Amino acid sequence: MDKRKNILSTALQLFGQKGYEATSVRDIAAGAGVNIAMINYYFGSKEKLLESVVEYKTSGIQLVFAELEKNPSITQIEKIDTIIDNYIQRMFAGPQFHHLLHRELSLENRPQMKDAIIEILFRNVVSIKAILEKGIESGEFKAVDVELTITTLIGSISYLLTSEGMCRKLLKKNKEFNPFQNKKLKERLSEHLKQLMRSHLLINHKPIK
Amino acid sequence: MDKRKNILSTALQLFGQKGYEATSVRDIAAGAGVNIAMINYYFGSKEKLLESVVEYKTSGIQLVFAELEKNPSITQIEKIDTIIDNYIQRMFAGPQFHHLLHRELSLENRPQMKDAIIEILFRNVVSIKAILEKGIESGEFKAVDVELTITTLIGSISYLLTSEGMCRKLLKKNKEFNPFQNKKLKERLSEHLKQLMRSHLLINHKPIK
DNA sequence: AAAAATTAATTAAACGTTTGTTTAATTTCA
DNA sequence: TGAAATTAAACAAACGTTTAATTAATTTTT
Repeated sequence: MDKRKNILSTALQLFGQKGYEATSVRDIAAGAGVNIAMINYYFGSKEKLLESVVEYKTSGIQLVFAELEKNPSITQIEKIDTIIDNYIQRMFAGPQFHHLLHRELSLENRPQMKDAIIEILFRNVVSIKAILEKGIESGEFKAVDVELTITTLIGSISYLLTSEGMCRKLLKKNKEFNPFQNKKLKERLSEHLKQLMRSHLLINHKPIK
Repeated sequence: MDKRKNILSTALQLFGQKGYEATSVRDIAAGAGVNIAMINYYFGSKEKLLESVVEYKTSGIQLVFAELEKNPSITQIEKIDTIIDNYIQRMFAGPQFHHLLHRELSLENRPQMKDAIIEILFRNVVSIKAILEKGIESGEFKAVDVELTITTLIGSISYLLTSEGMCRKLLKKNKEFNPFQNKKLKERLSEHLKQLMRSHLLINHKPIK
């Protein structure tokens, strides 16, 4: 059962780097150190392997925000802080998977897979939305555009992850700089988004200057 | 010379919808109504066709911000407003091309194409950066994180364009709603980003409530 | 202006590779 | 002994590309 995981993680790596279509089952087999036939033996087909990869990476997570949402002992802006850090942590930890998901979303092949991914990503949206709406209702937040605020939050992180090269160029870093494994960049992004959300959301916000 | 353009626009459409690898030259030929051999006759190869598509769509633009940047008669926040509207207009006008560019950026095939795209996208970044820095220096703006503010700006628009389905689900719209051709959504996004940037950037900002 | 010569555009067919998948035989392990 | 795992080989289909022949358009010559 070890070879199964080998195949899954190799497939994730290659699908993320080169895309689904540009990755051959022979590439995956070679990378995982197994015979080509083993992939169809275990997963049935290349497409089902893709589905298995997505399922493998998404099962068992996503319940992080559920309890946070209902916690009455912290303010809504503090919940937003937590969500920002959690999001950054997760997305930076697996940029390949992030690429894979968003590529499938932007493609018009495999519509059922697209729907499944939307469902997965939307779980987070629901939680954030509830927090924002609660904050607005209680008077802690301004009456902002909830949906587009979520878009800004996720979009900011997402865009930074799009391309290592673009990220390096934007931040004026050299070739040795790996954006996706850099702790300082994550902290910097966290700080930026927290500041941004405070200015954007809080009614009584005194900028530090 | 009319068939050349037919091929180019069909290729753009299909590359954008299905991705480069999943689009066959036969698909393109059929869509453009030409013989398969014409593609290699005109462009040399499938990969050179891709390069031609990118060149075709990017030549002759990109100088919009250059004059804006130096205009001394309007404030920096007004320049940001203009940039927001211009960006939204351009990206919503050609979501397929946007998909194509960002997919190439996230892939590790064709590195030279990746560098070319980074170069193209970076021209806008430079202009926005200059405006932000000028605003900070003059005291109109707070001392925000310039690079990440740009990321937020572009990322917000970009993320909304990722998937029609996700966009519809987020905004609770029905199947007939086409996010990319909806005027009200563009105005709503414009309003959101302008508000966001005012809260984020302006030193003396009085929220409307 | 008509005919001939030359270049460009267009086609159907075939090229060699690579693709995902399957088969049938063999090895491994309980 | 029997089921599961693993293998090398072969499968048809699809891929990007090329060829060689033909038609269309343009230029040159008469």
